Amino acid sequence: MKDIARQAGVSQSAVSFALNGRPGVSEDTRDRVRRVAEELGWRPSTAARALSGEGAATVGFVLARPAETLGVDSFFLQLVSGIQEVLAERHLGLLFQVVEDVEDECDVYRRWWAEHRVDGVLVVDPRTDDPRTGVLDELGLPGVVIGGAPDERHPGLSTVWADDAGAMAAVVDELYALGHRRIVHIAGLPGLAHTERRIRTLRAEAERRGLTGVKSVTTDYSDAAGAAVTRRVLEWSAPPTALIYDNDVMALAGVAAATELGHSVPGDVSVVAWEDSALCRMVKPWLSALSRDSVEFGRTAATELTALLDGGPARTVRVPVPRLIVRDSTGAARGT
Amino acid sequence: MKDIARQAGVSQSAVSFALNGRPGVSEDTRDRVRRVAEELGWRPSTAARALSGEGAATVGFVLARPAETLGVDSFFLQLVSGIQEVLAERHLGLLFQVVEDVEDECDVYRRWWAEHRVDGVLVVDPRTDDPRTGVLDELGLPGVVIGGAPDERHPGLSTVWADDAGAMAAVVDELYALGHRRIVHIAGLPGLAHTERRIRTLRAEAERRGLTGVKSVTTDYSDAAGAAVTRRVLEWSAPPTALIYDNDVMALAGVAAATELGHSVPGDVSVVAWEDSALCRMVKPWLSALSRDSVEFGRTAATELTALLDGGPARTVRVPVPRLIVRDSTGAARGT
DNA sequence: TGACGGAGCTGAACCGCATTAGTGCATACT
DNA sequence: AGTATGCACTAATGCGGTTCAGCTCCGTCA
Repeated sequence: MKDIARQAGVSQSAVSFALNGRPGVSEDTRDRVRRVAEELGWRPSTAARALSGEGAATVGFVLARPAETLGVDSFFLQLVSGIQEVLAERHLGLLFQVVEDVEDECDVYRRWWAEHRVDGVLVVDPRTDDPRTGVLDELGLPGVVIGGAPDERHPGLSTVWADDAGAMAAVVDELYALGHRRIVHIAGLPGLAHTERRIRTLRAEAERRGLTGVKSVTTDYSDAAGAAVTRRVLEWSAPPTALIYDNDVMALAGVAAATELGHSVPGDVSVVAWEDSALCRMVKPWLSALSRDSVEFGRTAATELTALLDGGPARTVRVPVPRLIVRDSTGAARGT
Repeated sequence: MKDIARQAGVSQSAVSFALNGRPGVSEDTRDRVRRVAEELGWRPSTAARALSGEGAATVGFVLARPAETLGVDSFFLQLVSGIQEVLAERHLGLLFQVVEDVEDECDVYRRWWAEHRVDGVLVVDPRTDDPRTGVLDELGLPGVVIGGAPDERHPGLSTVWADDAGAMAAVVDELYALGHRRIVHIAGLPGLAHTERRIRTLRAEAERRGLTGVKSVTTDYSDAAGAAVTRRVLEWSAPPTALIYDNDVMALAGVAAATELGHSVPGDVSVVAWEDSALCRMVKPWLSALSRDSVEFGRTAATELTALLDGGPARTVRVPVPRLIVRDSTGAARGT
């Protein structure tokens, strides 16, 4: 900036005003300064900016998963890709970190805050009784909870959520109409907000219809767990006729396991995957799946965060309900 | 630091010396300062550190892929996870960005450099005639090329690579021993260094054995491409008896396509996937696959980068050759 | 005609740290 | 006793921006 100032024949403050669109310089001077800056290929040092109170121009994203369970999951990359689209426009950086668990995640937030590394964070995989929201509150760090429940409001935290309850109800509707009465839901990690929401909704829907053979089983999202649970439930004396898997990986593993045990899909058992991806069309039969636009989800979350950083109010935003794409893995229940 | 200085009854410089392990303070004072700092929960502001010439304590990672092709790919998350392990230890941040193509990636490097945002970068998916290495050279930005060819050396850039050639040779050995003479390699993106290396090796191996029915076809790594190429080549008058897919996703799609056309795996055609993941054990038959430790790959790359940041020399490091895990998708060629 | 005000610009302080050039004091040496 | 040496520490400076309190010049209005 000193160089620009010299070359444009003005003071450094004038350069600052000119380049930041602040009043205090004539349009004439502003143009001249801009040209010189352009010519010199000037870019503001984020460090210097951050130091003089402008914020770090960076948002944080922590993934709390042990390395091993970072398996085949298209969701996160797509989410991040959507987030990036929005952040890149505003020249905001994305600081990314993988940790083991939410406790570590809280530490990361604390550190980032103390080091002035980020202006805000994106929180994924919200849980019931999540310690992270409290920490963010305490630090006064703006954040957007992705996939959070709309009820647990924290001042300063926005929430972007998908209507899991509505989607689950739709799936049950569909299966019920096909004659299914015994349904098992192979859920994801217990304690995750959306897992619990899906489980609650399934139970409510079952009760509403007086179904007793409906159950949720939590897992760690792994293909191994999906296969194991599938084998177990199919050996019940009254096995389920429909299976709802909380991700595509488990659904695939489940179908393989069921087939191996001699159960045909969808003849003996129908399968629905919660998360549509290329995987669902890579096996026979093609899997019926709940489809949502993860990239758009990311865009929405990032947009909310930028709004928060601009001083906007915390909001709760709902993204479209996941749609059930009916393919070949769902059919009429045996005997109907 | 001012607060610490006051509370410890020393000057701010003494605090700086004490906390950075520099000489100039007594052990006594050092301890006292450390305790006060601990008590106050002090963390150095990265912005201030960066400003006073210490570097940004951050490394950059750019993924140049259009959003759509960020499909089911476990490789990158695992790689990043390994990178993180090493970086987290040293309290280095990872600035992550997704862009459309390498040109944009170069721009990102330029911007990061000008903004003093990163101290070094990790470059993935190196290409033949890659513009990025030139840009990094020009900027003097330390970098590690992940998966690069060992021959294209650039001063200041380290390279971490897997021996694709050796792995390809091993695969051909295995298939040849099983009696396969017509082999098609469904490769990844043309222009990627490792794609070209695999193609070259396959051609060389074929020539060495006098095989004429050996061919590589490049794709965009998508399941759709994998399926399409599979269908096309299986309809040749002399169809291949073995298929090598450059990733697991295409292999899966390929098996599905082949089965659909009435070709049994491995009866009519053997299949090898380049990249082992849970996917390979989620279909019947289980896929034979080349397995490598992507997490370790990431660790190695990050370690090289930290060495570079510490002022070490640029090096070329080889990670272990991918191992061929023989499962059920490979068998004797028909008629042998 | 002189007080007033605003537009356009400058100088200096400041953000939080690292670093360098001193400063004061005790100890070792001649 | 006088001087060189070393140690523990302080004061001052700079990194690259932003910001705020002036300052000057010029037009306006009573």
